[in-house]
Amino acid sequence: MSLVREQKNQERKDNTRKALLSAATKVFARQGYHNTLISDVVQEACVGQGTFYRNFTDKRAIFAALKDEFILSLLNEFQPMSEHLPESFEDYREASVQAITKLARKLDENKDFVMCFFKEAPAVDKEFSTEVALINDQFVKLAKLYLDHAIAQGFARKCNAHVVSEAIVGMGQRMIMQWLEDKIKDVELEHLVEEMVDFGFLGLKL
Amino acid sequence: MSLVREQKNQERKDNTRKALLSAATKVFARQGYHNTLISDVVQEACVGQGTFYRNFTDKRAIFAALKDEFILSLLNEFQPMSEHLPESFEDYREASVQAITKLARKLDENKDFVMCFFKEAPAVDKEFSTEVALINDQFVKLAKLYLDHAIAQGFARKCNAHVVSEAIVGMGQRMIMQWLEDKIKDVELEHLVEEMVDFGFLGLKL
Amino acid sequence: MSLVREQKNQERKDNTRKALLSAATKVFARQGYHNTLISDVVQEACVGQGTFYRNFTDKRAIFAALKDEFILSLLNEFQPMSEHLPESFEDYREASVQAITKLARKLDENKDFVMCFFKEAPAVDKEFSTEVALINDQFVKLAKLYLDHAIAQGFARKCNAHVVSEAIVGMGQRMIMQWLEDKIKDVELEHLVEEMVDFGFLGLKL
Amino acid sequence: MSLVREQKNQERKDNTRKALLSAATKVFARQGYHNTLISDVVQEACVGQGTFYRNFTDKRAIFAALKDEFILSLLNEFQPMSEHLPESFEDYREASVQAITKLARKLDENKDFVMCFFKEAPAVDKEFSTEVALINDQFVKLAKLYLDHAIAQGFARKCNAHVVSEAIVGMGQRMIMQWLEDKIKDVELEHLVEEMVDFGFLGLKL
DNA sequence: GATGAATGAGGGTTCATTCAT
DNA sequence: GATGAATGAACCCTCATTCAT
Repeated sequence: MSLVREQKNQERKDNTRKALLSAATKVFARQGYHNTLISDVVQEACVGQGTFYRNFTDKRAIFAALKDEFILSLLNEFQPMSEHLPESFEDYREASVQAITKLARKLDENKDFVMCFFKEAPAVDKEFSTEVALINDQFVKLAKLYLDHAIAQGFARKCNAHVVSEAIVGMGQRMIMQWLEDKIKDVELEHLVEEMVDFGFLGLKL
Repeated sequence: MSLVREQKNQERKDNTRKALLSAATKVFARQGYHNTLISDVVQEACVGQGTFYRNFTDKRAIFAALKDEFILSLLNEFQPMSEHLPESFEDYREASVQAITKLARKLDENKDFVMCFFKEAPAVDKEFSTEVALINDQFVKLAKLYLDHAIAQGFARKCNAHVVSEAIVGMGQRMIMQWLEDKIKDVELEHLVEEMVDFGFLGLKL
Repeated sequence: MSLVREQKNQERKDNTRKALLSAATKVFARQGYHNTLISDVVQEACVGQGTFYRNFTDKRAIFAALKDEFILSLLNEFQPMSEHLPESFEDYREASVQAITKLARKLDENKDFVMCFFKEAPAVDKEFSTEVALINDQFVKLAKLYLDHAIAQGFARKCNAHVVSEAIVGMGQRMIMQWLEDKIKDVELEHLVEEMVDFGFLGLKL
Repeated sequence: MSLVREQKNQERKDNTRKALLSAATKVFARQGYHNTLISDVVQEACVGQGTFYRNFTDKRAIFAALKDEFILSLLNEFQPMSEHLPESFEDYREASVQAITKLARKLDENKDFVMCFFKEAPAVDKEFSTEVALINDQFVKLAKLYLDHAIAQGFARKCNAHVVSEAIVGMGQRMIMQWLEDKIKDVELEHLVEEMVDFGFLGLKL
């Protein structure tokens, strides 16, 4: 077969796959993973039922594909952060604000999928559940890297860095989720993050 | 029918119901809500398939019953806390440690169900999802009550109490979950909670 | 549960199973194995679709059950034959006529299933194919037992007993099948078998 | 279009058709008719899915084409036999050995298809089933022609020629099948056929 | 009230067939 | 003419729910 032909075919196939992925995102967000039928997805994608099975083995597979795509883009963005460590308390605070704000904005881009994913993924099966935990662990690791450095450099209070990192991630996670769900109104993201970071850096002490 | 007879019948029925609830807890914990069949539950409870439907309308209903039972016992324990507010920074810190430790221990009693519940409930349906949010909001409210009081009394730093309360609950939630899942090893619960509370009260500042 | 109750239940279940087996026989005979849907069988049996799956895992399983039943009854009848060996040429001839006639009559009882079975079984899968071969081999074995004995006793021509036994079974098989299919008209079974046995004993020689 | 062009096209089409037929033979032999998908055939033939439908209407059609080809070549070879009838008992015996050996060798050439065909064809549908019967009937007819002649000429025992011809074909059929399946080891085809023919001519009588 | 066999609607999946390229 | 992606009818199978005992 001609190369051009082959290329066109591949393109058509890719488009179909993309249509399915995008449709699935929409439907999962609307109805939740467990309440979504394959027929809902293909209807949304305007393709035949069989077309779904040419591209994915089952519902779990398309959810996994969306997850992989999401995780990849997330790690791409936050992996590099570990390269530049802050050099002072102010730096540290600023970097924290930046990172959390960036993360929130990033998640906001895929808001629908993100919210669906964190709600549904733990309930899909053990494997998925684990994977969600791993993502969080990545962020705990990153937080701990910064914190260890800050303690070593002497501009952060000595503490159990692991425990505190877990706490930081828990704080951030709930904050962002509440914000994504519009539960925290009347507050700009920037301000919200600053409040939170201030709490983390200063505590409740006078 | 004689009263004695009627009483015996009622008793038998209650026992069946309890057997089903306890079986459901076990099976939900083992397999997750969505991956559990009615037939799994009745098998575990050693009763007939039809017996399930004499006691609950469907799977959702038995999960809801478990949830109600759980929430009730939780609120019973933590509702009264709002009656005694701390009078000093030290009091506040101590009360926080006590409350979080107590909560962790309480949740640990029903560990299996608790972990299953927080994983699965958000994925069951909108209503359940909301109810999980409400529980958390109860704790946010409680945290805010204390915090508002502390700020008003002048022994806590002025801050956006709502935002900080959310952060506190996020911290606590992740901490306890990690502990329940045995992800945090080598640290006694008391110590763990103290580390976390210290972080909350002192921040990272030197 | 009471024993009586348990017994009644079992009886009901057995009846359902029997209804399915009998329906399957009818439908397989009418439409052939490969052209039969589960829905055809349950319709013929007047039971729900799900009932089929409570009793058999799939179409192959019910065909296998019919086969097992059939083979069992067949072997029960012909196994004992190996105990009384003929003592003379006449005995041998007479026993052969008896055995083949009996076999034909036996197969005629389940005519529909038998014809379907020998047509379809080899095409179901390797395992079934093998099993059909094994049945034939049983008869080859029996024929050889008689023949070996007759040669040893000196009232049959010396020959390659294995090859000849195969030939005998081939002969008998086609004969009976043609008769079951009413392809051989105007000839009584007894006469038919005698003609065939004469051929086997006397050959074509003058 | 030029004639040359047209010819080339026709040639290409023929090659494709041949490739499909040969692929189908292979796949049918390997997996059986019912267990073969169109996609298996086109994959084996290394052509596109649509190409199959330009050459055959469906799976049955390609199986029928193979069958027609096979039957044609078979009849071509055995039709002429009816022209030279044996003139003596010895001739008759010799001709029988020759014919059966030749048939076995012929079938051995297409061993895979032959075995598949006789196993699967009866299970395809009524029409196919009938056609298999017809082939056998051809051989019965041929056998009867010879036998009638031999009886008329007085060098064969008087018998029911139809019944005996059926018996002969049954014998031969099983024999050849067993041989093709390598179930009869340690015996040369020639010897095997001679044993069988001896049995047919001499019987078991001393 | 308890039972568990029976039910059948509903969803998953396959694969022969079509058709735009 | 050849291609292979797309199609959807058709069938399999599960499992929540019913109901006769």
